[in-house]
Amino acid sequence: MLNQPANLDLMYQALADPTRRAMLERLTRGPASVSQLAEPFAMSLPAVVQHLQVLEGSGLVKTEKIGRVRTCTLDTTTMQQAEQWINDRRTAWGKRLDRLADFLGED
Amino acid sequence: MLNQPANLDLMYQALADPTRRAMLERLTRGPASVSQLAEPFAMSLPAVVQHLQVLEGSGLVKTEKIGRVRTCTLDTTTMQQAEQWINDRRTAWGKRLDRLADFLGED
DNA sequence: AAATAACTTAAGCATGAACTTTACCATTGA
DNA sequence: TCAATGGTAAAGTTCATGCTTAAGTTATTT
Repeated sequence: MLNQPANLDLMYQALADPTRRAMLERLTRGPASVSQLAEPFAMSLPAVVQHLQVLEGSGLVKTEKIGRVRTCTLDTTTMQQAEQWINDRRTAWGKRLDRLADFLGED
Repeated sequence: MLNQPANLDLMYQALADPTRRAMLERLTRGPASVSQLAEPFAMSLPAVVQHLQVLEGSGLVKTEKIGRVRTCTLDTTTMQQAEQWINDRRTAWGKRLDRLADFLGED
């Protein structure tokens, strides 16, 4: 039920790279193999796989290897945790501003 | 109206460090000076200021120096952008799963 | 005016991140 | 069976990150 702070590190770290965000974006349109994921990028396959490992390590992506092909899919429950953390802080600060506004008697 | 991808890099990068998230958390309880922000951490002041610069560079925090004291506050509009990006991807994938469920005739 | 408080600047260092190339397995299809 | 496909492993390079210490620079206070 609690946030695992270590996981938040990994999640936001994973989201900080534009290549990885593009890979996530691709996966919102459905599962993909490693080569399919790699195709849009001007980068070696091992580099793409390293990004993929970061995404998997953060829990944002799940993969499964069948035969010689590894298939990648989004894990939205982890995304939701990252989103939730921001939302909690943002709204906590929002409420504080509301209380301040009340105190100042604005409307 | 569009996402600035460069800013997302900086935002998520800023959120990836536990010290910086703790600083944000502190700021949800109201503005703070640099020394006040630094107080909970077993770290030199310059180190804290460097974290602060990352937060400011990402737009998550605004600061203003008055006299010799610099006061820091949250900027929630930027937080909302980070949150929005995740939400968009997560729900896009969610809808895809829904369509798949429809196709499979589940209920 | 001198001391202190609140930062700021600069430099250096150790670690990690984002690639690369090369070589190496496993499947699978001809 | 043997070549091609899809991915994995290892090692090296370069640049960024997260600190440190030491030495300023401005406000305030006394």
